[in-house]
Amino acid sequence: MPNISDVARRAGVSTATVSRFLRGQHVRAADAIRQAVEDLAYRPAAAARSLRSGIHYAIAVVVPDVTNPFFAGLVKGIESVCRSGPYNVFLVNTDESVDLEDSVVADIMHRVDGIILAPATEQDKTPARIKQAGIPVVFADRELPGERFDSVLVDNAGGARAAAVYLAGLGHTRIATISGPLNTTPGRERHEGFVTGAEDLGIALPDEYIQIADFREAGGYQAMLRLLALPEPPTAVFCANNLMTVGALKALYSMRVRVPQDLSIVGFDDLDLASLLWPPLTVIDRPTVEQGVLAARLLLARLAGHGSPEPQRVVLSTRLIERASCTAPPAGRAGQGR
Amino acid sequence: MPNISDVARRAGVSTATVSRFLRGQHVRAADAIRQAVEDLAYRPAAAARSLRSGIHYAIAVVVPDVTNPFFAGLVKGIESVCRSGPYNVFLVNTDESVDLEDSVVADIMHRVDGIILAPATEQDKTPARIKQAGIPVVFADRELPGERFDSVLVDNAGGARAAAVYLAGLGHTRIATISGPLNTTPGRERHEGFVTGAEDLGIALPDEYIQIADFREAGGYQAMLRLLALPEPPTAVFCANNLMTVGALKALYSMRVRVPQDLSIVGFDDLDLASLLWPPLTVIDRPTVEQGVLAARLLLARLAGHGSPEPQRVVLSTRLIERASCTAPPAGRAGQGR
DNA sequence: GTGAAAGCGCTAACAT
DNA sequence: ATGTTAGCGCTTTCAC
Repeated sequence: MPNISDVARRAGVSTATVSRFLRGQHVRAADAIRQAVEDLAYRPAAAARSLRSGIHYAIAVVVPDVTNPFFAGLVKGIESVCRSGPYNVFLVNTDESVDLEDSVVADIMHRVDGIILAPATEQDKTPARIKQAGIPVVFADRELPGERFDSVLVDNAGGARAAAVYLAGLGHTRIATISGPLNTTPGRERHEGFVTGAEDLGIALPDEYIQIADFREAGGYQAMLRLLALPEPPTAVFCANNLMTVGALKALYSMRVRVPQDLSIVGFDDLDLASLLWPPLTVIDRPTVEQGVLAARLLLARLAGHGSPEPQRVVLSTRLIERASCTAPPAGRAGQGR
Repeated sequence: MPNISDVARRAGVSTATVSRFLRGQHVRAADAIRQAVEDLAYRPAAAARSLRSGIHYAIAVVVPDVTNPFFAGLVKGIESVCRSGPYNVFLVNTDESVDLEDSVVADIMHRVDGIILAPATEQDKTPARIKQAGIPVVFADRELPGERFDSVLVDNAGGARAAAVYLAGLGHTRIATISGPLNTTPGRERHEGFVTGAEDLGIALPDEYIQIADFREAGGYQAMLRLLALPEPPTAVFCANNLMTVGALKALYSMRVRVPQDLSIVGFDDLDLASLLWPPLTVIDRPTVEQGVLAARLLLARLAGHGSPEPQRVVLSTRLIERASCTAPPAGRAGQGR
């Protein structure tokens, strides 16, 4: 592997001149250097450059689950913005584990110039870490109480409330929720939005209609099974994220429960295949790619020093996509829950 | 940010001793050093370490499309293996672009110790790059002609052939394929496997039944539309990957074509939601997570110097999962294609 | 606009 | 088992 001295020698200049040329400054021997770089297939050693300058030309995107289509969309948005800039984008998966997130972030902190983070939980020690390292961070989708950081969020509470209103409007009173972990921003906000939304309409959710799961498919599956095993099962269920919705649908399918005749279901987060399912799934949708775009812009602005001093907090709104997984409660059961 | 000298001073030892301690060697002042590290919240600067030792403690996984559930599974397998080791896993997306892949790989080559690569095409200059850098690479899913590398593949041809046999066995003769790019390993192998599989059964695919798309959802959608617009549309279609299958299904749905009554469809690659679709989708499945596990093991073995000198080439087999998207051709049309 | 030289933080010889 | 020292490849004063 050639180094900068090899290039300098071949081009008949000093290493300083080569370095300047590489950084885009105007130098007399530009052509000769370009030629030497090409002949030797020279690429600057990233480690040496970082060590000396403190700049890594890379950012990290840390997400709990790359498998989740929502994060895939987020990443897509981030990359579309970063593609044109000088920053490499590294994706890091934490598998919804706080410990893994912590150790992984501690490691990459020294390898990147900024981080876009969707933290595993709200009891996260990670941000303290990052703050100490002094590199900019943008929170995506999830937020931390207390500390103020740049963040791009969605109106979780509003979206969940809309789901409650919609279900109530259809005539349901026996409404259940399969919520995410209450120590995550989306888990807590969607849960509260849905429950208070229902309460405001005079519908109280009994304890057994409140299932707290883990944002994963298996969790949604189990939760739905528990709901179905109840002496008086609900007539409508809200699932707080896409993966749990899939799990719930599988449970329904395996128990031969018909949707929406026997049970109505609304999910938070659209699914690419939602329209192809039977029945087509009614969901609360949000702009995932745009969320990534905005997060990336925020981070890039910080890195460029353009950012305003105070943390920015962007909240995107959701919308209900009505398809066919909800209808009025079954005749024999309507209103029975009151 | 504290450095190793700060720690050494505080613990009353030399930097060399601290360095040894950090690398796990037995030192007398272990307790004092541990304490100093903790007090200062010291973390070694990755750049300095890499520069000096040439080791990055990181590997990169380069894939064409993180959005594709197949790659998500692959990544899951890779991470499960690497979790316990000293290597960070960075995921890099190339958006199915050769140019992007090339520039991205050129960049990360100097930041990681090894690469697991699913190359965008077979005309790739990337491997030459990597070879020059001298770091180990394992090919996943896709392969390059000529050069021999470690690789973990699936029996694309066999799987596609099985699809042809299955469709023919149902009585179809007007069989079409929506294939992927023929300059990618899976694109070419699945295409040839399907076409020759059909030929061996005495069924020739007319040109207009051969649609070459791009492994993306939109491509599958367009291809299916073209097929449906034919004067004599096929009675059965094979889709060479999951994303194109989704696109094709959407096209069918929008044109009100009933599956499988009007048209049978088999996809390559299972979909998490395949069983929930209407009708449940029949597919050629393959072990995606296992593919990642094996690729990671191969790479780790190379990094540890354990690998056998010759490149390993692992080929996993596929299996047909029969659900309900295929049936015999419509009565009025059967055999008409001959 | 250019070159000489120092030094980023760490690890690996080498010596003890 | 430990300390001393050189130097990885680059960028950045500083002097010209």
